[in-house]
Amino acid sequence: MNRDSLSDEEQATLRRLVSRDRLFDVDEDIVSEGARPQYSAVLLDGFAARYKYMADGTRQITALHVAGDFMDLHAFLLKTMDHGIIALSPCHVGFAEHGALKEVTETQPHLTRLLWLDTLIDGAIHREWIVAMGRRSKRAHLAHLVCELFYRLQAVRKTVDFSFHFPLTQMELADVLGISVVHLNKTLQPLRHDGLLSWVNHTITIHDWPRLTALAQFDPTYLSCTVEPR
Amino acid sequence: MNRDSLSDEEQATLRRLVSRDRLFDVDEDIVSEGARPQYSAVLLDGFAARYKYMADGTRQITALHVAGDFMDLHAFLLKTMDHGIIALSPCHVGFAEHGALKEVTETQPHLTRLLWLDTLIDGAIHREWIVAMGRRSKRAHLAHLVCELFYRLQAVRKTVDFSFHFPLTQMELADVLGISVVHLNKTLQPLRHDGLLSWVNHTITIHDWPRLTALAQFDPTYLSCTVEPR
DNA sequence: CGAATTCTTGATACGATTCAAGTGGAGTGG
DNA sequence: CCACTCCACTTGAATCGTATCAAGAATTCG
Repeated sequence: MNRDSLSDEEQATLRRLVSRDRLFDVDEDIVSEGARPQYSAVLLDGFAARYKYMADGTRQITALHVAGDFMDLHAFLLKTMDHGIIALSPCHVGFAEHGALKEVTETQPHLTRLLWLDTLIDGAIHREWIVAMGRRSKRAHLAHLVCELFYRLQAVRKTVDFSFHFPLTQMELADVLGISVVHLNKTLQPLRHDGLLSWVNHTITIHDWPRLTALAQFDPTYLSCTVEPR
Repeated sequence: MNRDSLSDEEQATLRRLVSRDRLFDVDEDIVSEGARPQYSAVLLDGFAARYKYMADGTRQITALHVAGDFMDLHAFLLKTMDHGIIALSPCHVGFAEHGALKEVTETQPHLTRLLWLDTLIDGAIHREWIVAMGRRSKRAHLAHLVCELFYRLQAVRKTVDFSFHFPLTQMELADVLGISVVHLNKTLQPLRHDGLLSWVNHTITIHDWPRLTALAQFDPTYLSCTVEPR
């Protein structure tokens, strides 16, 4: 939440909004598909994913969340979860009551716009993923995702130089790209062999940012990282 | 905008919000990529699409809009358009000044939540498209899109029995699904031959709704068509 | 009516899935 | 500490899906 300047007062309000918190284990559901939660979940630390299962048991991950993401602010107005949220690493999650959120929308327009903005950025990321799935090669799609994650993690100070912790398995990453594990692996190899990145020990290190962004045609505009008055 | 009950007063406010309107020809840009508009566009009538071009000239359509859709409410808070919006048919478009929108967020919380909800539904549709692109067969993806459009058009009374006007070319539809025109055509044929639907004269008619929804695994929950208190 | 799109179909080449088998590392219990 | 198991990763081969190229038919538009 560093896309706009917040008064101390507003920051305090945000913190007060999160009235409960809990730790989740890997693979634990943070919110289940079909649920009608009374609170919205903020990811305080860890990696989580939104996903949907198909009738044949395959899964598509529709979003990845990192520390600082308000994961299901959506449920505040959408009421019924049309997808689930799962912990991809041990996760520290905070919860904000929908009643408290409603209170904010009644009394704090500036903060409301900021929360709204947060969901809009989610939407922008979704659109970029659609583009990647439809019109990028699998290699470029993978490169693009790495660029995006690096950018987002850097914003919350979860990077060290050009590397970051990345707890997903290749199977989970395949579910993000919408391809099979086997093909994901074969897509990944050239990126390693060409020296664009390495991925060992649950850590991704980018070795050639210029070539990686060029391959991915990465343009960070959609992440709205510049501060603008709302 | 029929997902919540609106007071007469609020309906009037909404109408007053749209201070200008304009007609657009087919293929005309309603909003251009990279623009920083001072107003948001509502589609009063017609079909429009959000799109993004790749460096190699291919295009991905990330959203389809029908009458009643608030197309780029996003720009109100996102400021810079990371994609363009094009008219796929002659379009009647209304414009709401960002200043007036800000005014609404300052004074009318209930209306604000309704506008926010509108963008959240957009996001839910995006997620469903990601699932369709990643884990559905192309045939199921196409079927799913037809189901979705039928549902959305029915909500704004643009259907007649099981048919609706559909002005897109096959090339444009291919850009929605992220496949080539040739393949779209070959994907379409079985749906016709199996008697699920017909598509002639810019009109799609669904002949077998049960089998079409079954093929698509269509579950309309994500469209949030039920009225809920906000 | 003619010209230009759009749609349709076939052939070929490349991309991606599936099935199958093997490697390697982390954790467990004797 | 070692053998064992489990799981994630890697690789190869066969099969199926999708793109590209090309050409002809149908439709729309001026």
